[in-house]
Parts: sequence; C-alpha cells; structure tokens
Amino acid sequence: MAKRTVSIYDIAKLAGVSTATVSNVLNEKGSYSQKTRDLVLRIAREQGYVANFAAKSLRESSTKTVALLTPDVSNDFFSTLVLKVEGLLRAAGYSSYICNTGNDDEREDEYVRGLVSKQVDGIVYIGGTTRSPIRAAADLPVVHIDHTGATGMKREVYVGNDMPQLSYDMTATLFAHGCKRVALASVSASLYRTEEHDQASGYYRYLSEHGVRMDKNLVLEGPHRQTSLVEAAQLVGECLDAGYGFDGVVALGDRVALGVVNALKERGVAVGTDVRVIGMDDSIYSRISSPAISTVRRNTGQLAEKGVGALLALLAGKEPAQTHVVVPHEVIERATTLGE
Amino acid sequence: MAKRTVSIYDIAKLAGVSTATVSNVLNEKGSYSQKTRDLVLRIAREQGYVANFAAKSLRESSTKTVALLTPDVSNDFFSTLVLKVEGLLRAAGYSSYICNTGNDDEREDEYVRGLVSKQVDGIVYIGGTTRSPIRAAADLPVVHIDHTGATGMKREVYVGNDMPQLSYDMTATLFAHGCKRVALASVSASLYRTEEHDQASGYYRYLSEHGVRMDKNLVLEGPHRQTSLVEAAQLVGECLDAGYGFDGVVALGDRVALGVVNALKERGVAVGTDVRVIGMDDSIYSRISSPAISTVRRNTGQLAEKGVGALLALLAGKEPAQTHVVVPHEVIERATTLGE
DNA sequence: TTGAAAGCGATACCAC
DNA sequence: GTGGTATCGCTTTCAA
Repeated sequence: MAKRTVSIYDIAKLAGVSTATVSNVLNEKGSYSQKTRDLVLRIAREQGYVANFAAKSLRESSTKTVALLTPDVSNDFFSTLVLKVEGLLRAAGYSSYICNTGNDDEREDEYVRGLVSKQVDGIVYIGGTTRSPIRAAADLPVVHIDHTGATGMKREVYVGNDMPQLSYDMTATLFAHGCKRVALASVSASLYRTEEHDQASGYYRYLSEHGVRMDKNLVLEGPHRQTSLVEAAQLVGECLDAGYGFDGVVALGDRVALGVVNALKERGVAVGTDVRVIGMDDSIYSRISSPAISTVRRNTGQLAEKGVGALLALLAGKEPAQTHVVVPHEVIERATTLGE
Repeated sequence: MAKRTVSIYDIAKLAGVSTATVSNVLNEKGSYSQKTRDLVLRIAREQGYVANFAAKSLRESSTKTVALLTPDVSNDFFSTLVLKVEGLLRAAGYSSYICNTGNDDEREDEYVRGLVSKQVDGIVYIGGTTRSPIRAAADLPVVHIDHTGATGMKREVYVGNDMPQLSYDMTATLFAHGCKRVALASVSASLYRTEEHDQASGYYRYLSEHGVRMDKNLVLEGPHRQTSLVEAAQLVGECLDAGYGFDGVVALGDRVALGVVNALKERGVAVGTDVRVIGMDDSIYSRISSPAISTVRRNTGQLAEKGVGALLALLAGKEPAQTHVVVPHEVIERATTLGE
C-alpha cells in the first residue's frame, strides 16, 4: 500500500488542471476559481499531500530553517534560551537545528560548513565564546545571544547583558550591606561564558571607584578542571586556610555561588550575616540552596525575544534597529545577602 | 563582491569538464583521472564551493536530518539526552532539529507535519507521553527514548528503563533499611514522564508481594499545578498535618524528592534516619541537596547510545536487533537513606 | 482563470 | 575516463 509520496503533479493530473494552478491554490497566490480551489484542496487532502520542502527550498533558495549554536544544551541557562528561542522561531515559521559546539572553534567550524550546505537561512549563537573564522564565508544573518567571539560581519546583531555593569552591581550590593572585604570567585568558565575579563571588570571598577584597595588574595579563580561547584568550594577552602578573611563574595555564576555557600556552611560560617554571597543567573542552583542565594536575573525571556526579533528583521532583509542590544539585568536579593 | 553561490555547473565550466565528472570527483564515485580530480578539487576549493543540500536531498530523497521531539529542552534530564543524542547523530553525519512539544499532542502534530514536509529521515522522541495520530501517516523510522504514547508502527524502536522495576527497587531499598510505613510521592508529572501507572506500579507490587497493607493516605499525588518542588513540599506538609506518619518516601523524581526533603527539614525531621527518602534520575537536584538524596541512575548515556544505534539501523534499512530495549538502572544510595 | 515550460543544483544512467 | 541529459518537486514567468 505504501504508495510513493504524492506530488503536486499527481494532484494536477487527478484534478485535471496544471501544476501551476495547483501551486497557486496551495500557496494562495495568483488567481483561480472557487471551483478549482475546492477541487484541488479536496484532492490534496484525500491524497494526503505534503509539500516537499527540499524542492521548495531549492527553487526559492530559502529553507525556513535556522541553526542554534550553543556550547552545551544540557547547561540550564543555555537550554532555557534554546527553549525560548526555538519557540519564537517556530511561531514565525522556522525550524531550528540544535548544535552543541562544546565551545570548540573547530567543531563550530564543521557545524557551520554543514549548515551552510544545508542552506540554513540564519544562525543564532547562544552563549559561549567561539570564534570560528569560516563564519565570514557565508554572509548569513547572524545573531549572538550572550555570545562573544564574532568577527565583524555585515548582517549580525549582538544581544546580551551589560556584563561589566552586572558584576559592578553585584559588588555594589555587597558593599551596600556593609561588607568591607569582598572576594571575587570564578572558575574560569571560559567554556561557557563571555570573556572573563568583561565579566569581572565591574568588580575591579567598583573597587577602584570607591577607593577600596584590591587584595589579590581575594581574587579566587579556578581553572575549571572540576565541576564549578566542587572547584568553588575548594577555592574558598584554600583561601580561608591561608588565613585570608572576607565578609562578602561576588560569585560569577550560581553554581560557583552554591559551591561557596556550601564550603562556608561546612566551616560553620553564618552565610548571609558573617559572609554575604551573591551569584548570577537566577538559576535553579540559587533557588534550591538553603539559604537561598542572592543572584542577578539576566532575563532570558528578553534575551530570546530581542534576539529572535533581530534575526527575523535580518531575514526579512530589513536593517535591524540596533546592532548591539543590551538587556537589563536585575539584582535579586535573597537570604545570602539579606541574612536570615 | 557578493557573487551568487557557486554550483557544480560553474566548476564544470571552469575546469572544462562536465557536471557529471565534477559530481563524481566530489563524491569519489565513478572513475576519473588523477589529473581531472586534482583540477576539479582545486577549482572547487578556490571557488569556495559548498554542495547545495536542498538539491541533493531532492534528488536522493534523503536529508541526513532527523528531528528530536522532547517536551521541554530546559528540563535537565531531557537536555542531557538531547545533548548526547545530537552528538552521536552528528558523528554519524546527521543534523538534528530540536522540537519542544510541551507534551501537547496538537503541537506535536504540527511539528510532525512540518518535519515530514522538510523530509526528515527519522524522528527521535525524547521523554514525554505524546500520542499524535499523524505519526502513522509517514512511515518514518522512529525511536522512542523514555517516551510512551506511540501507536503500533512498523519501523519503530522503544528504548527506556524498566520503570515498574525501578519503582519496585526504590521501594525495596527503603524497606531494606527497616522502613515500615513508606509513602509514595509524585506530582502527576504526566507532562514529563511515562505513564503514571507504569511508574508507580512497582511500589504497589512491592507492597503486595511483601504483605504490606497499602495505606491510601500515604499515596501523595499532586496535580502539578506548581513546580514539583513546591508542590511536593506541600503534599508532605498536608499529610503530616493530617496526622499520617511515615518513615520512608519513594519520590518519583529528584525534584519531588528535594521538595520532600526540604519540607521534612523544615519540620525538624531527621532525614536519613527518622525518615528515609529516595528520588529518581540522579539529577543535579539530588546531588546538590544536603543531605544528599539517594536516587536511581537511569543511565542517559546508554539510553542515548541504544536509541541512536537503533535509529541508524532503521535508517540503513536494517531490522533493529530488538524493538524494545531496556536500559539498566542503578540505585545510588546517599545520605537520605544511609543516614549521615 | 489557466497552462506550458524553464530552471533551481545535484545525481546517475548510458553512450561514446 | 568523460559527457549529454533526464529527473527529483516546486515556483514562476509569459501566453493563451
């Protein structure tokens, strides 16, 4: 019974009209009589006709497909963005390829090569810092959401938070609570994050603007050889063992923050009063923790909306309103800074 | 400078050969002299030739593309599977579409319709319980990973854990620690899970096999109107307030388990000794918690491997070794059952 | 309102 | 070893 796939040609024959007419009816283009319309549609339905997108794409050189390139979908921050971006794109009639680059330039390169071959209409980078050079090859519309590493192309838009300001605000929050010695904790998550420098720069700026002497011993940076959680806990442990005290921690990432909180709890430190901690991303990690961790909401909803909006504009051949969109962030204070 | 995309025809012209020869060289098929080979390849490289997959697909009616249908990629269990499945498929030369069904039959239906039109070579369901009828329409190879809801088709394979046995083992673990009154906690996560009945059935079976009277008051099921965490905490609270005691909890999901643990901690119950708790999935939730939550590892690596293996077999036109693959699970005991 | 036919880019059969 | 050409399914002029 498995009859070959039914084409526009089959329908034309059955309806006694030409393929041109069938195409017109199916796409609601051109003109045709009500009668032919009904006939064609009925037959199409009866035959279970499904347009062959490969043919359509070939003809129109547009696939209604875009690619989502992210370091690792299993990271909750990225997967949330992927979910939202995919949803918005679907609503606009686009399908999404999912590509896990591992933040590896070479792998990204292979992906992009294949995607260009598969004729994607556009690319969305979600997180990471890849810097694949081939990107320049195709002049596809490209949108970067929370992603650094692109080289100057024509049709691209950057969407993200103001990371320097974000770490500045984190630092300010702690000082506002009376902290005097604030540490910076990060596992060099270059694997998942925008450039380390950019991220931390607000911390340094705050210190210098407020005449606070920067203490190198309070800058805790791990190589990210283990999970952020474990590594962060270790860094805190080492710091304390070395005799360097602090009463506040700016943790670049909620996972890091959770590691810090756990390490402090283990040593009997009263988190939220003796030492205040703030993380970033408003992820499940900060919400699950007890005490609940203060954090910074980065607004994935807006990141996705602005990103997709820009991409759709590019795809429509329009000039996007801005090439650099900054999405506002928001400090969420919880127990680790409020105490209790 | 933006020259139109270069085709096989351009190369043929530049090399002074026919498109047939170019195609042969590029695909390492047929025969050609070393000389033409080098010439063609050089020109192709110089011109930055990229095969047009739309054309190739149209001709060969194969897109080297599959679709991943999952309720929600932002769920960490699913996103982990998506990551692994995508990786394995990529290694085999396939691209993956990502589709978030929201576990909604109707939306799934729309997806599948579109995917068939886009000529995907196969479909992988990852989690959920969708039961879209259209699936029967196309006779694509389909693999179900941790997914129930399919109707009998020819070319499909199921890969998953033995869920009834899994909940049986969870229950057994608690009784082995001396628990006498074991509750069952679940938020009817039909949104994310295989059929509730299947999942919980091991709990009931254990009880009946061991002559333990089933107490309805200890079956805590929420409607999943809130996050699992909150809802689970509430269910536990209500149960205790109503005066029904228990010394063990089988939680269908780590999120549920975490909610249970939190609720118990808040009431000053010694989790791991007074009341033992076991969750399921070996997710971040169970590992983050303190006390660490005992759980069941479902083996996402094998789920992905078996699933992709089966799909590749189907795609190659082979008969898969089995149509129902069961991946072993493993109880991981941590503080909430071991105590301290 | 309708249709004939060209063409999108690649493959492969079959001559030469 | 190499090339002409039909073909995949669809859209789109241009005539009728």
